[in-house]
Amino acid sequence: MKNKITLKELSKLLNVSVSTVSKALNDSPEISQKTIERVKELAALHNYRPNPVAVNLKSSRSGTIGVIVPNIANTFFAKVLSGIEAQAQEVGLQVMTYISDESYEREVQIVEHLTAGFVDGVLLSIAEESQRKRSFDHIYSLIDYDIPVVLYDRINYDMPVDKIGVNDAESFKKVTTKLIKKGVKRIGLVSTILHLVTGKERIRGYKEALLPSMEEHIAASTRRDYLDDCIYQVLIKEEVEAVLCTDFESTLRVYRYAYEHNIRIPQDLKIIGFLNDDIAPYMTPSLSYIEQNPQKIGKGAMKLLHKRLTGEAELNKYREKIVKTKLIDLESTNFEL
Amino acid sequence: MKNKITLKELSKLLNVSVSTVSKALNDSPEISQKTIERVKELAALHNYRPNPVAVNLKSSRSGTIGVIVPNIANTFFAKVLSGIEAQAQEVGLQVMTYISDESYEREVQIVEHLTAGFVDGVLLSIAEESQRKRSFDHIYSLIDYDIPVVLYDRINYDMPVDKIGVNDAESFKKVTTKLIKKGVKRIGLVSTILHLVTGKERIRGYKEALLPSMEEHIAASTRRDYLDDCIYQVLIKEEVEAVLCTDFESTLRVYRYAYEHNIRIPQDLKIIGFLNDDIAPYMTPSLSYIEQNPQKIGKGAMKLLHKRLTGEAELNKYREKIVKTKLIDLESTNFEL
DNA sequence: CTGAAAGCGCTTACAG
DNA sequence: CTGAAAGCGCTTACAG
Repeated sequence: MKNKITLKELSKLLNVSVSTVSKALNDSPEISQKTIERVKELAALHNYRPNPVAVNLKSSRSGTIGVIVPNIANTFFAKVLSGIEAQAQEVGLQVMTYISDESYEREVQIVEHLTAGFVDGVLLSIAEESQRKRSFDHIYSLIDYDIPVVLYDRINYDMPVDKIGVNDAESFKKVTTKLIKKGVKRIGLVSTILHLVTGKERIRGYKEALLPSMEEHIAASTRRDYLDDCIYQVLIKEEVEAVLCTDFESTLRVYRYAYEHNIRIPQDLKIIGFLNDDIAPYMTPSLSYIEQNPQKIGKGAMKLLHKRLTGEAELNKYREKIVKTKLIDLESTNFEL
Repeated sequence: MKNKITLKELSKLLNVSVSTVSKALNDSPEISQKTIERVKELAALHNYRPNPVAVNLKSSRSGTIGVIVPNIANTFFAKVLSGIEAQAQEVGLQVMTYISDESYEREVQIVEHLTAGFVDGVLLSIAEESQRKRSFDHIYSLIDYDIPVVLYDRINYDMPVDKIGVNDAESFKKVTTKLIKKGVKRIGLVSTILHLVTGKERIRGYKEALLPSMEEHIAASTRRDYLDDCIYQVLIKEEVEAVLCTDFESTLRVYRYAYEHNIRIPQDLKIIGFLNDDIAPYMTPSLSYIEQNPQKIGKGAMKLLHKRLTGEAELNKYREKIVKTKLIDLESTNFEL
């Protein structure tokens, strides 16, 4: 039952004024070396640490940033968060976590709350529903309140804020091209995130890579039951030889489908997904995937925000950082064979 | 570029004192209805919200709780966090997230930091390394500082704090018994978390359920390469007919092993795992699993802490809540056939 | 080199 | 019913 000691109490014990103690602890040149030592010694003895709330009130900063995560059960976002936390830790900032659960309404609530002054800056990945509705007014309200915002992963390109994402289009373009070079003629794509920027971009990359002679084979839906029909159409009717999956769910659906219909991977069907290294290598067969480096995205986002907060970043000029992906070739394609 | 309006500014505009404004906004009975209305109207007009930092300083509370997560990339913990966040939201508390990455040193750092007064209470799941070392002094230091602690999932039973977990032992005991009743003779267990309380408890449950005539078949290791040898021993040499997996990794390892060695699931080998509903049903074949309800654990943990903070909880008497698990029977056992 | 005073934005006992 | 004053725990310009 230690009682936290305050500056005032320290000053009494030392028979000096509160101001002297405060300055001494902050190594002010105004204070004699002797006093500084005396003060610091006693402070250490009592394990004094300034009350962060009081410090914040003076500085009119909260020392805290808010992170809005659309869906924390998605390992990608969990890892981004861990990158953010690690980097925040490095620069001495606290992280408050808010989960929008992909809901527009919840996202609005959170933003509304944040504008009351809980945080100095916000890291945001836009909820699915907000993207579908194209409702972004609440995000602009953060900007109105002069709260720096960094968008991560799900980026709205028009907003006057810093952004960090992945080269979605390019990575799907590359991998499609690779399949074509390997002689694959009918390449399909499956997606459950067609309304997200990231999904759209990935689809765009795929389309751009297809040769004029090739047809698009796209199975895309957010509805589970309907998606299976689409998959049937693409895998069975249109007989694709390879399929790109834009996300976790579509990958698992395709695997299931192949399993249930005795489609052999990779002999009958090659699969490439956007997944994380903690699942893809363990699937049966192991999945070839595009690695996104979520930790790096998190760290990068935090770095961008920190530069804003410290004033290092140029005003009215916003950075757009891209974290490069990498194709990991495993059993579901087996290119190297 | 809105400037946040303060009480003082409001009071000037209204030609009343700061105290009157404050009281009016808080519906003090000291203030006349007329004034209250006048004040509230202007406050609403200017979208006034009290500076949370200032309020905290007065109340000497931070309105914030700290959550320490051992590994956020583990969906279980991610979902626990989402339950915590949802419940905190409900009672108007902020959540600061810290990730220990299973490291003792990091956990000590975090706790040290938290004792400076950033939070009113702490939700903690103990890092793997701390458990292995049995080093818990840092946790007791939170208690010394009068910061209420609630342990979740990974529980140290001796500590004088509230706890919430899962009926680990019982659930493995039950499922083992069920296998025995179905006529399975040789039942094995695979684990990569034998040094965690949760792992130990699950193993205990398994052992307790085995009949005197039955042998234990345990493959347990944290080392990947070595684990495969153990799995070989149990699956091939000792020819178990069913295997319980205590965690995500061991489940995936066993699936991989079966896949690589043409062991058919469930015909040759039945598998039951501790996993989440976002993966187990999509595996090929789908995995029978013990559902832990992580959201509920998170909410429960937050509720316990909230009761401490509000003083509803009895002093020196600590609750130990258990969230019940449920066996979900899918293709990897196919009991119902 | 040290200290008294003001102030960050609130709340609340007390006086009128 | 309203307001002046003190105070939460700090920091910092200013005086001495």
